[in-house]
Amino acid sequence: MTVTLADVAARAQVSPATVSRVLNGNYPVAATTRERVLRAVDELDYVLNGPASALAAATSDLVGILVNDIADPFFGIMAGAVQSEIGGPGGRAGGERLAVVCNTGGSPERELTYLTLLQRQRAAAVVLTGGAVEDPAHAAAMGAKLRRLGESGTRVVLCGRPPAPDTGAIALTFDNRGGGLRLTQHLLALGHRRIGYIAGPEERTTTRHRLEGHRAALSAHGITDDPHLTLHGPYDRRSGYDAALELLRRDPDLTAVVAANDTVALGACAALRDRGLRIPADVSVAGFDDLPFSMDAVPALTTVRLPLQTAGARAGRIAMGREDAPPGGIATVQGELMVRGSTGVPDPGRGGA
Amino acid sequence: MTVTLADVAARAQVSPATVSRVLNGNYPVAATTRERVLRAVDELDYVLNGPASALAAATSDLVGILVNDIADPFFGIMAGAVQSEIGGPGGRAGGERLAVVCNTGGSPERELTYLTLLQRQRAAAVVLTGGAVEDPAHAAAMGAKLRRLGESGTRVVLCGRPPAPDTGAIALTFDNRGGGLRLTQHLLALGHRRIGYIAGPEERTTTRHRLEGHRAALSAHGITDDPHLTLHGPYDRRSGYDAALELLRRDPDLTAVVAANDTVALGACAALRDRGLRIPADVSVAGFDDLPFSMDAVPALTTVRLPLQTAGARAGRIAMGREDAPPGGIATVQGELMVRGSTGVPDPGRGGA
DNA sequence: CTGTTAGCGCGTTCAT
DNA sequence: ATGAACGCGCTAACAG
Repeated sequence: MTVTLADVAARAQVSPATVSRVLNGNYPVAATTRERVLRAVDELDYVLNGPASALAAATSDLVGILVNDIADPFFGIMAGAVQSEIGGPGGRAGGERLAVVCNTGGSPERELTYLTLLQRQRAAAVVLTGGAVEDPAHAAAMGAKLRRLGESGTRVVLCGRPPAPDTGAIALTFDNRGGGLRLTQHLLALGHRRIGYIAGPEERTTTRHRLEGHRAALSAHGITDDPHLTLHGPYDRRSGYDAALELLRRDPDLTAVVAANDTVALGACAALRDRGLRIPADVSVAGFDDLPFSMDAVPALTTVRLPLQTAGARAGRIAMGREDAPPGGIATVQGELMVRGSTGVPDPGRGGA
Repeated sequence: MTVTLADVAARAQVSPATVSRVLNGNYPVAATTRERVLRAVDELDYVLNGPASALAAATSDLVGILVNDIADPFFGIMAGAVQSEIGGPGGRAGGERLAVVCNTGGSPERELTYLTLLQRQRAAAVVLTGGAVEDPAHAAAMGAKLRRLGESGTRVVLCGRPPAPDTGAIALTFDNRGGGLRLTQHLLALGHRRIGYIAGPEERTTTRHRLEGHRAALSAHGITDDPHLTLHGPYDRRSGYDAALELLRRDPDLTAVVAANDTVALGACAALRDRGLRIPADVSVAGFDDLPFSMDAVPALTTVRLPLQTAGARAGRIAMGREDAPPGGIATVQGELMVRGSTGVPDPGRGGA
C-alpha cells in the first residue's frame, strides 16, 4: 500500500542503505547513483516515514513551542519568530523542522502534560514562552521535567520567562520589573499621584515583576501604594474594562491607569470613554508590550515595547544550536518606554475636589 | 539509559504487551494488574516513545494546522480553536494530541512542503486555514497532495478556504463574497458613491471573493467600478496606510474606504487621521473579519464578523471524526455585518467641489 | 484477561 | 562507494 524505502531501493537497483544515505545526505554517494535514487523517489512519490526515521535515529525533527494563548498576538509573534529560525540545515532529511505549538491556556497541568508529550515525541528542542506560574510545587515539577528533557538531548530555551535554576535551560528574560518601573516613573514625572493599577493574574511572574516595578517607582517618589488601587485579572480586554470601572468607583479622582498589558489597557480605555472621560485630559492610560494595534489606538497608547520578534528569533537560533547561549545561560532583554498620546499632564481640576 | 516499555514490564512482572494495553487503554486489563503497571511507570518515570509507537501503529497523535501567519490573530484564533478540540478520547496513549502549527507565510511552496512533512509524520489529521493561492499549477499540486493525504488515512479539513474538489477534503468555507456584498450595500445605502477599495494580495481566493462582492453591490446599484479606486497589497497595517493615501491622491473626493480586513482598515484610519480627515464625518471606513481589537478602535470599526472561533472548533471536531462532515463535504459559513461608528452618512460638502 | 511472536520502516554499524 | 544484517521501542495479531 504505502511505498517504503525498500521499494525505492528496488526500483533504483541499490540497497536500502544507499537510499537512506542519499536522503539524509550524510554520507558520500556517487553522483550517478544519487540521480537514480532521486528519480525513483520521484517516480514512486515516496515520502519518508518520520516515526520510523525518528525511532532508528533516536531523535526527531519536532520543535515544541509552549504558549499561553496562541490567539494573543503577544504569543503569536514570538511563536512565529521561533518558527522562522528552526528550519535550515542540520535536521534530518533536508533540514526541515516542524514547530509544535502547544496552547497551555496558562494552566500548570497542561504545561506539564505538553512537556511530557514533547518528551514522548523526542522533540529536538523546546521553547517555553511567557511568564511562569509561581506555585512552588509546580515550579519543582517543571524543574524536574526540564532537567529530564535536557538530559535526554532536548535543548530547552525559555523566552520571556524567568530562569529555571539547575535545569540547564537557557533563559532570555524580559525585564518586566524595569519596564514597569520606567512606565510609572514617566507618569510620576508628568505629575500623576493617584494611579490605578490593573494587574495580570495572580501568581504569575510577569504580573509580579511588572507590579514590583510600579511599586518601586511609587515608593522612590515617597508615595505609599494604596492596595485598593491595584486590581488583578486575566490578560484580556474585559478584565481591563471591568477593572477600570471598579477603580473609578474606588477613587473617582484617579488621574492615571496603568494596565498589565496593551489588551487590558484598551479595555480600560473603552470603559473610561463610556464613562465620558477623555484620554489623557481626564485620565492617562498606559499599557505594556507594544503590540501592533497599540500604535493605532486613539489616542496611541503609551506602553513598554518588548522586542518579541527579536527575542523569539534568538530563542529559536539558540534552540537549534545556531547561536551561542548567553554567558551563564541567562540574558535579560530590556523593554523600551514608548511615550505616546494616551498619557499626559493631569488635569489640575481633578484630584482636588 | 532511557527506560523502555520492557523495563516497566519487568518491574511490574508482566509482559510488554500488557503494559502497552494499560497505557493505551484499548483492551481490558485486570484492575490490580493495571495498578501495578501504573506504579512501575511512575517509579521508573517512564515516558512512552512516540515515534516507536507511531511506527508500530501506523498512525500518530499529531494534527497539522496550516496558517498563513501565526502572529495574525485571524489565524491565531482559528488555530487555538482547532487545538482546543483535538484532545480527548480516541487518540493513542491517553487521548492527548499535539497540534503542529505550520506558518506558510502565504507561500505556495512552503504550503506544499509542510504538507509533505505532515505526511511524513503520518499526521492523524490536517486543517488548512485561510484563503488559497489561485495559481492553477499550485492548485493541481495541492489537490494531488491532499488526495494522497486522505488516501493514507489523514483526515483533511479546510477551514475558511474554498473546497478542493475530488480530494476528499471537507470544507468549511467563509462566504467572503456575501460579506463583501453586504458591506458595500451598507455603504451605498448610507449614500456613498465614491468608494475606494483596498484589496488583499492578488491571486488569493479571499481577496477575489471579497472584491467580487464589492463589485456586485456596486453594479447592482448601477455604479461602474472605477479600477483606479482598487488597490492591492498585503494584509497588514502598512498596506492600508499607504493605500489610503494613494486613494486620496487618485480621488480627493472619496467618501468611503473599504479595506481587505480589519488590520488594513486600521492602517487606513491612521492615514486618514494623519491627513486631517475625520472618520466618519469626512470619510467612512470599513474592515472585514471583526478581530477583537476592531471593537476598540476609535471610532469602532464597521466590519463583517467571521465566526473564526466557532468555525475552527468545528473544523477540529470534524478532523477528529467527532462531528459529521456537512452534506456534500462542504459547508458555507456566513459572515455578519457589524455596523459601528466608522461608517456614516457622507458629507454633502464632499464629492461635489 | 494475559503472554508470545512478529514485524512496523529506517539508520547504522560492519564488511566488502 | 556500496551492500548485508541488526536493532531502535512498540503494537497487533494469535494463542492460551
